[in-house]
Order: sequence, then structure tokens, then C-alpha cells
Amino acid sequence: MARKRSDDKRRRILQAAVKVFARKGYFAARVAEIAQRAGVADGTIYLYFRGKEDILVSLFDELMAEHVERARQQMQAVEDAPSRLRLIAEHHLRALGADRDLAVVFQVELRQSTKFMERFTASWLGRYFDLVGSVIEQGQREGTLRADVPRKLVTKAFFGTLDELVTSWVIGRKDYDLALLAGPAVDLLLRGAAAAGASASGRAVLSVATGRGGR
Amino acid sequence: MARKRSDDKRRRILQAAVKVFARKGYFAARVAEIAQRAGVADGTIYLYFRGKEDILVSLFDELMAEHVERARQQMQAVEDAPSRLRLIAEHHLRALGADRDLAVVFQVELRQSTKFMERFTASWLGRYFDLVGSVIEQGQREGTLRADVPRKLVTKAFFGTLDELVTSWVIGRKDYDLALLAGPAVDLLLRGAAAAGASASGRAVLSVATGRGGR
DNA sequence: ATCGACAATGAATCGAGATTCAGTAATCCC
DNA sequence: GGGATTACTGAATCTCGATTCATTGTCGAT
Repeated sequence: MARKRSDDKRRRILQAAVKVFARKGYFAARVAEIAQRAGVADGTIYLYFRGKEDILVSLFDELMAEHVERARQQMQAVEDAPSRLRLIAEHHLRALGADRDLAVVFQVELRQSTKFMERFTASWLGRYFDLVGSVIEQGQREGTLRADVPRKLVTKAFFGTLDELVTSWVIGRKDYDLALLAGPAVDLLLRGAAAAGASASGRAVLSVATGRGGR
Repeated sequence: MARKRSDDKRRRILQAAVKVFARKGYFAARVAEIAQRAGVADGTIYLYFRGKEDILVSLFDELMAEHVERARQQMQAVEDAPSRLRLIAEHHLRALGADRDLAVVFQVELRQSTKFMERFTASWLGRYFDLVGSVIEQGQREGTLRADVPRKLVTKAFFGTLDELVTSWVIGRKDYDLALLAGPAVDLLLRGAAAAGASASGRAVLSVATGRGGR
């Protein structure tokens, strides 16, 4: 029925997989269902992928390579670190907010096991963190960001906040525009939650927590 | 060999389950291995739990009820919202940082599927968010926290940051003291990452991001 | 129009492991 | 002591679905 393994078919399998993984969860997902939805025979899947796990991994690798690269390009549009963080945040939320099934796969299914998580962290997540980390460092150098906060901590707070926003959006059924949260989220990260006047918070509180918490 | 279904045996099964789930992952975990490690027969598991899934759910329900309650009590030790946030953060990081296997189960295994996640969010995570949210609200009322940031956003940033700190700690093999990050993390959340002088960040950046990001 | 090469098919295989349950043993109560 | 009750055991069962592979269909070349 065909001559050349079509990229098209491969893409259809991946698209079908996103839907099935998102709806059933990776383990409960049936290869047969992916095949059916992609309009190919069960066995065909194995001409394009080594197995079920390879589908998930490929999904992740291919989408991410593109994603991180775009984030890097987009942020070039502006110069200072704060603005760059805002663009990255927008990109992050817009990309996942555009496709709920894809977001489910990224927020939930790809975190199945420590095995995935590690592989994960080592490849794109690592690069993404490096990207954000370099912007933070730039900000500390140019003086727009506080230099007295560990870069890694800021990076994790940045990513962690975005990640939680996406997860909440995915789990809660409501569908608001995720990307609209980028502005407020970055504003919070930059300016902090403390009221302007309440300078007490800075020091006083630190001593309380550091000086022991209790049992 | 026994008369009364012992709580002790139930506890041993749960403890064994934490270790096996953490090391193998929920799906790859074998009920037989949990049984062996707990020192009971395979069938005994089914006297205490409905099945494999029920073990995971019970683990979560029981540990969490206790955990959230403790957080609530501990924070009473201080009055103002910023200090309370710091105690909650310490509690959160200390609890998970004390037992890596437990942390793996919470950060990774319990997020298997949207099914778990939803159940999850509905029960304890919901209550935890309510707890944090109420402290944020208190802070906005008492004037220690900015009132112009949506409470939910601050809550998600707070949780998201802690969550990411824990996940990084779990995935990276290094073992530093997780609880020590509570202070700096809350300080960052409260005071923000922007340098004191760089007031530009606040307004200028917002317009850039809001006024369109690019394709 | 015939052949060779390869893509695609999908029914059958095969392994794995959660769960069951018939049997065994401890404990209680008289 | 012994009968009743209930906890416990662990080998056998039973289901399920990923993967395989013998067969079929299509294409391009000659």
C-alpha cells in the first residue's frame, strides 16, 4: 500500500499517542488504541518506534528540542533580563495552554517514574534550566536582579511557579487563558509578595525561621 | 498465627510499599515484593488493602492528613503572615527532606495519572492550598503582603517553588539539607528577585510582555 | 507485465503479575 | 481440651495487552 515510510504516518502516530496518553495515562494507554486512532495497524507502530516507551520518549525529545529553541529565539527580542524572563514565561504558558492534551502529557505522563524524570532532566529540562539560569545571571550582572539570591534558587522558583500554574490549569477543568498569567507571575517573582512598607518581613522573619521551628 | 489484624502489620506493609514504589515506580512495583519486604504473604496484603492501587491511595491519605494538620499547628507559633509562610515552608521541606523514598513517592509516584492527581487535589492538596491561601489573605488584610496580587497566584507560586525544590532534590543525587532552603525561598517570594534600584522592571517590562510576544 | 523490494497488516503468541481461595495455624472461649 | 473463629499463607489461576512475524499489497524499474 505504500512505498516509502511516510513522515506523515509517523506524525499521525505521535499525535494519536498524545491524545491516548492524555486521556488514559501512559500505562493504561493501549498501543492498539493509538494505532486505531492513527489509522494504522498495530504492527505498523513497530516500524516507526521501538515500542510503547519509545513513543513517549520521542514525543518528548522532538517537541522539546523545538520548544526550547523557540524560547531562546523569542527572548532575543528584548534586552534586559526581566523582560526576557517575561517572554520566556509567556512562551512557556502559551505553548502548553494551547493544547490541553499535550499539557497533560508534559505535566503528568512524562513524570511517571524517576527513570523518565532523570532522562528528562538530563536532556531538555537541563537545557531549559540553563537558558533561564543564564538570563538570571545576566540580570545579576547588569544590575536588574538582586545578586544576593542564589541563581539556582531563582531558576527553580521561576520554573516551579510556571509549572504549578500549568498543572493547576490542567487539573482544574476551567479553561481560562493560561498565557495571561505570565505577566502577573513574573511581576510577582520580580517584585515579591511583601507589601512595600512592611520592611519588617525581610529580616525579622528570617530570624524566626532560622532560629528553630519546633519539633 | 494471629488473632487480631494488627495495625503493626498494616504499617509494615505501607512502609514496605514506600520503599518499593520509590525504587521501582508504582507500575513496575510488584505486590509480591512489597509483601516480601513487609514480611507477610502475598495474600495478606489483600486482607488490609483492596489492591495495589489502594495501597498508594491509603499511603497518601494517611500521611497527608497528619502532615497538613501539623503544618497548621506549627504555624500558630507565630503571628504575622510572612513568618507563618516561612514556618510552613520549613515544615514542608523538612518533612520531605527527611526521607528520600517518601519524597520520591510524593513527588513522582503519586502523580501517575490525572485520575490520581484529581483525587489528590480534591483532598489534601486542596486543604493545603486553603491553608496557605488563608495565610496569604491574612497578610493582605494585615498589610504585610501586597494586596494587588491575586491570592491564588501567590499560593501557586509558593507551592510551585517548594515543589520544584523538592523535585530537584529528589532527582539530583546530591544530598544537601533541603530545609535550609526554606529561608531563602520565602525571602525570594516576599522580596522578589528584582534589584532594589531597578524600578524599571515593574512597569516597563509589563508593557513589553502584554503588548504582544511574537508568533 | 513481471519481478524484487519493502511497507503494512493483524491474528496469534507469550509472558507477566495481580488477585483468588482452599488449606493451615493461631487464638479465644467454654 | 476442643470447637469455633478468624488471620494468614502461597501456589494456581486468569486476564490482558505488548510484541512478533507470516502473509499481503503496492510501487518502481526494466
